[in-house]
Parts: sequence; C-alpha cells; structure tokens
Amino acid sequence: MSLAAELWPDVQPETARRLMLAGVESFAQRGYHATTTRDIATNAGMSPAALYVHFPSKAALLFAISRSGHQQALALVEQAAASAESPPAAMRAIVEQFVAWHARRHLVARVVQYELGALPEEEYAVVAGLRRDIERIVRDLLAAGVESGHFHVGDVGTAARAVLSLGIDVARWYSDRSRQSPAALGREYGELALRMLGADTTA
Amino acid sequence: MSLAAELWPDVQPETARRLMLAGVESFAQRGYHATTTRDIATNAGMSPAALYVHFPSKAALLFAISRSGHQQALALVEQAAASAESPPAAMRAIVEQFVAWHARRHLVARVVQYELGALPEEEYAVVAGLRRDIERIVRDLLAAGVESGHFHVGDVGTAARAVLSLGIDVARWYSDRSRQSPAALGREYGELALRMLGADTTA
DNA sequence: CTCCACGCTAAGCGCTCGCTTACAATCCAG
DNA sequence: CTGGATTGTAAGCGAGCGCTTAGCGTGGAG
Repeated sequence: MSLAAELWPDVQPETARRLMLAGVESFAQRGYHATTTRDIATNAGMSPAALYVHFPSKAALLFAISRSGHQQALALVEQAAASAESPPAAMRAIVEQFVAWHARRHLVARVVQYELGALPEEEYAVVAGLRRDIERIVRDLLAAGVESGHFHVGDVGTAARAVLSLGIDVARWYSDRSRQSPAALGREYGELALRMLGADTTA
Repeated sequence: MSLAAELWPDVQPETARRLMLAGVESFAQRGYHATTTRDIATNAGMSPAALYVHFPSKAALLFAISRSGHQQALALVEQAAASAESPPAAMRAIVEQFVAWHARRHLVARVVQYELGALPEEEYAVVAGLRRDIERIVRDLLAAGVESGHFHVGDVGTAARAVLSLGIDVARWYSDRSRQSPAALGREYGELALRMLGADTTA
C-alpha cells in the first residue's frame, strides 16, 4: 500500500491522495507560502490545473492535510490515555505515542504544528478545537496525577505545556537520517517526561 | 530607549532599526514568505523603496534579524554556562536564561527558530554554525554532568535535544497575554529540566 | 451505439510580488 | 556658496502567483 493510501484511506480518488502527499512534502520542507500550486501538481505528476479538480483552493488542500493530521494525533492521545490504569502509566503511553508519531510522520507533523497559521479563519478554528482537546487531555491527566500524589509539579498548566513541547518540537528536528527509531525515541522521551513530572518511573 | 534601539544598539541609522523591528513583527506573526516588503515598509512608516536604502534585499533583512538573534541567544548560553560551578547549577542557569529569553523576546525568537529555512544558503550556513555552538555547549555540559554523576540519562544527545526543545518551543506558544513572566517561566522550566536529567534539584 | 459524468490539460487572466530607476530634500565639509 | 554623501520618495517593470475557462479523452449506464 502506498504511503498516501496509508495516511488517508478514506480519500478518493487516488490522485487526490497523491496531491495531498505532494502538498505535505512541499509544505513541510519549504512552508505553505513558499510552495506554489505548480510545485504541488508537478510533484504529484499532474498539470497545475489538476489540483482544482479535487480541491477548491490551495488553502483547502492544506486544511485537508492539517485536519486529518490533527485528528490522527488526537486519536492517538485518546487511545493512549484510555489504555492505562494509573496516571503515570497513562502519561507514559501518551508521550511515547505522541513523540513516536511526530517522528514517524515528521513531514505531516511539521505541517500540522507549524503551518496552521496559514489556514483561513474558519478552518483554523476547526483545528484549534482539536488542539485544545489534546491539550485538555494532557492537562487533566496531569492534574489528576498531582491530586493522587503520583506527580509533583509547581504549575500544572506549565508542566502540561512542557510535556507537549517535547513532542511537538520533534517534528522540527527529526529527519529520516536521525539515529533513533520513532519507537525508541518515544520510549526515551516517556522516561524523561515522567521524571520531569516527579513521578516514580518504575510505574 | 526604544525597543529597536535596545535590541540592535549597533545598527545605524534609527530608520534601519525600525525596519528590522517591523520585519520581526511581520515575520513572527505571518511568516517570512507571507510578508511583503510593502508590509514591512508601511509598518515602519516609510515608502516601499526605503527598505532598499538600508538592506540589499528582503532576505538580507531577515538575515540581519536572524544572525543578531542567534548571537544573543548564544551569548546568553555561554555566559550562563560560565557563571556556575557544578554541572547542575550551570544547566539550571542555561535553561532559565534560554527559556526566559524565548519568552521575553518571543517575536524575535520566533523568527530565529522558525524562519531560518527562508535564508539563502550562505546566510543559512552562518546561523547554522551559531546553532551548533549552542547545541554543543548544552551537550558537552550534559556529558560532563553524566561523567561526574550529577546527571543520569539514557542517551546524552537525546536528552540535550529535549532540554533545548523545552526552550525553543516557548517561542511558538508564548504571547504577551501569557500568565507567567519570562523570569518565572524560566525558573519553573529550570526545575523541570534538572529533574528530567535525573539531577538533585537542590543544586 | 449514444451520451454524459468524471478526471484531466492547455492556455492564459488579473494581480501582486521583489526590486529598480530617476529624482528630491537635507546636511555638512571645503 | 558649492558639491557630494546620505536618506528618502514616486512610479513602475518583469516575473510568477492562485485560479479560471474551454475543451479533450474515456468508461460505464441506458
């Protein structure tokens, strides 16, 4: 199965997926505004006008990429949070999955994390909602862990931000030539995060 | 003293500083490629052509901002590293200063951290060198602290990346409306970083 | 066999971009 | 008083941008 089909199994036809993949690569490497619709179409092996058969605008293509990426990240965090018993175990699972995703899908993640400012207002509001959902899960879990004595932090909001920063910033620096696999990086970061939160890391 | 004169005391005349400040604001909020030279000039209260009296190109303006910002950040880290005795104390000082700078100068920091991809090749190489200097200081200090038993981490390179990520990502989310002052945020993050590195935080 | 919906292209429109040119105002050295 | 350096403006050039239009090929329903 192609990477495009793996990332967006519900997008049809396959040409639309190829355009999305070409968009991801260009947006991640050069940025949204430095990418032309001709770049994207050429990269997808089509004429410039083909983009407009499947997407009403360049911004709509960005939105399709960004929304789907945010939904994936949110689903990942939700599942990790629900899969564990104690707050430390849940937090470790979240960080492992969140970090591994940002490494494994670092091109998509780069668009998700750093190109959302280019979205039109309405579309931005949609992804901003998904981002708040992710942040709330982490913050609530952290607060619950502090309440139960599993975590010890000065300020819950600040510590939650710090945990998310560790994951988000991976999208900025991770590349295909990075030494560690996404999974190994996730495990390493899970350990770092738990220690940062004052948790017993044997949990 | 104006903010522009505070940030770039050695830039003359004052009009050039106003252009740099207008560039910082535009680049930070909309990104380099979404900013026009007309935006910058208008924001600085001048005609579009005035930019080219002081800078040979839009990219040269970005470079002036980016290089000076990187130099400031490097100087900050160097001084913090030299100011403390033990590795934990030095690391705490570095994180406090690095984080506080990214918060207090979050517009400049945003351009520094997220717009360097827009630099021409030669100019990029210059700031890339400054970035490597910063990374090396943190990595070497961390390695020394592991050697001396002050720090306990799985992989030195990964942990160094994580420490820097905490600071860099501040530029992405910090705003003038953030609850915590830059200094307070720095202290909070200093504590989080030391715990993450397995250090005795009473140091 | 017909015909139309779908997927795609060739050509190009109108606009804005980074930047240049020609020129004006100010100021200070000789 | 003169002349050049400095600092600015008004006007606009050529290029590349996002996107539109008109039309072509193809495959499946009737």
